[in-house]
Amino acid sequence: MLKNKHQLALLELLHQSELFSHVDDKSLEPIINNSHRISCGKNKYINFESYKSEYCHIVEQGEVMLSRVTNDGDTYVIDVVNRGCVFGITCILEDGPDSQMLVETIRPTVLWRIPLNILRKIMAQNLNFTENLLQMEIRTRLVQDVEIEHRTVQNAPQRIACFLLIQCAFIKESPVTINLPYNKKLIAAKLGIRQETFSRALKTIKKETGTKVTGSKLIIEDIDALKLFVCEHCSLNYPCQHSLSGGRIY
Amino acid sequence: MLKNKHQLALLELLHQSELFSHVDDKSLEPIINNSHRISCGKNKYINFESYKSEYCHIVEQGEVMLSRVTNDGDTYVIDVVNRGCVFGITCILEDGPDSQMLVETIRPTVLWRIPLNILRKIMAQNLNFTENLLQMEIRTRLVQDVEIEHRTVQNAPQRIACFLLIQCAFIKESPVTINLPYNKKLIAAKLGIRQETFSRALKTIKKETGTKVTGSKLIIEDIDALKLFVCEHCSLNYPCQHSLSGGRIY
DNA sequence: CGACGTATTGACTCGGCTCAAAACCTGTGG
DNA sequence: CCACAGGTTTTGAGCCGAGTCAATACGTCG
Repeated sequence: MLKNKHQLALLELLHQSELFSHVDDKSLEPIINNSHRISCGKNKYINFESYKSEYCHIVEQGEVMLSRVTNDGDTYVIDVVNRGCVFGITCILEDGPDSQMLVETIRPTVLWRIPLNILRKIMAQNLNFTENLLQMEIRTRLVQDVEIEHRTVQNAPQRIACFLLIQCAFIKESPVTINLPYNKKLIAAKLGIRQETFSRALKTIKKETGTKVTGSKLIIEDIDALKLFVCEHCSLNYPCQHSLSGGRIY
Repeated sequence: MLKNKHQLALLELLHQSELFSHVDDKSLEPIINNSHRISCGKNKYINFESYKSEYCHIVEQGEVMLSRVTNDGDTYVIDVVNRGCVFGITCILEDGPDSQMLVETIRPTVLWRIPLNILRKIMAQNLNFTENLLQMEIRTRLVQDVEIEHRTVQNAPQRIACFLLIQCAFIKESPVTINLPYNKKLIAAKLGIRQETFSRALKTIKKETGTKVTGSKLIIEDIDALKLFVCEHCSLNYPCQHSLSGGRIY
C-alpha cells in the first residue's frame, strides 16, 4: 500500500507512542488508512461539539490543553499534552461514559482523528493491545490519585516545586537549567492556582531553595533543597516514576 | 466440588459484584479455591506492610477506608468502600506501579484476599473480563477527574451538598430522608475538609436549602434547591450517572 | 450515672483569591 | 532604531474561606 508523507509520519508516530508501540504494522494499517489529519493554529478548539464521540485523537506535534467546563463557566485544566499523547479514548468501549473534555490547542498543532471502531477491532484481535491500554489507564488513574493527594496536602509553593522536579526528570546533579514548557498562567491553571499566587509562590521557592528565575528559564542550584522542600509532603519517593513517565491517556 | 458456607457466600458475592458478574462459574472456581477469607473488627489495618502486592481484595461485608499517607504523616482519604468493592487490583499487570494504599476497616468487616495470578489467568482466557476491568478502570478514572474538578472549583458547602445528592441517588421527589453512611469526621476527610468546617458548612446548607439535620439523619425538604445549590458548579448534569453507579476499583 | 468518643461552637490566623495598577516582553511598523 | 500596542507577569492592598486550637455540648454504651 502506497503511503504519502503524512501517513508515513503517522506510522512513525504510532511506532513511537506508548499505546501503539507493540501493535504490528499490519494491524496499524487500518488506522493509517482511516484516520483524518488535522492541522491548525493556536487557540483552536477541537471536537468541542461532540460529546459522545466515535473518535479519539493522537497528537503528532504541537501542544494541546485538555480541560473541563462547569455549567456556570468555571474551568479546570486536566492536563497539557504533546506529541504521542492520546485523548478521547475514554469511550472506546460502547455504553461507557464519555469524558466531556474541552480540547484547545495552545500552539500550532498537528493531530490525527482515529475512529474508535478501528481500535475496537484491534482490541478484539490483540490481547496485548488491550492489556497495554489497561496498563496506561491504570497508570493515568494513579497519577490522578497523586494529583488529588497533592491538592489536599500541599500548598502552592510545594505544588510548583513538584512540577519543577518533574520538569527536570531524572537528572541528579545540580545545577539544572530548565525552561518552563508553556506560559505561567497555564502552568498555574494546571496546578489549580491563580497566576498571581503562582508568581508569589515562585518567589518563595527562590528564597527557600536558592533557585534562580529569569523569565521562563530556571536554574535549580540545589536539587536536593527542592526535594527536601516538597517530597516529604508526598506519599511517593523521588524520582516518582509513574508521575514522570509519559504515556497518560484521556 | 463441595463448598462450605463461606465459599458459597463468596460465590454469591462474585456473582453480584460488577467486576466478576459476567465471568462463568467454571472460571470463578479457582478464585473460590485459592482466596483467603479475612474477618476482623473495626479499626484494623489490612495488608499494610506489603506494597508490591500479589493479592487484591474484595469486600464481602463491612466498610473499609482507603487512604494514602505522605512521608511526613499527612493522610488523604481516597474512598470509603463496602460490599462488592475490589481494591488492590492496580497491580494486576506485572511491572505496573503499585498504589501504596493504607487500608483500614471502619467497622467489623469480612473480606477476601484473591491472588492476582488467578485473575491474570482469567484475563488471558476471557476478553470479556479484561474489557470489563478496563471499563471499570476508565469509570473510576472519570470519577476521580470529577473529584479533582470539584476540589478546584467548589467550596466546602457545595462539596457536601454534592455528597448528599449522591447519597439520595436517583430519588426525584422531595422530601427525602437519608442517613449519613458513616461518621462526619470521615465524610469530611473523604471530601478533603476538616470536621469543624464540615459542621459549619452543613449549617450553611441548612440555611440555604431548607434541609433539616438531626444527628446523622437528614431530611432534604427540597431536592431542587440542593441541585440549584451545587450542580451549576459542576461539569456534569444531575443525575450524574458515573458518579453514582458503584463499581469503582482501586 | 459517669466516661469516652463524636460533634459543635468560638476566637483567631493565614493562605490563596480578587481587583487594580504597574512593570516587563515581544513583535510590528514607521 | 525607536515608539507603540498587546499580551504576559509582577506587585500591592484588602478580603474571605478554611484551618487551628481550645472549650463546650451531645450521645451512647458500659
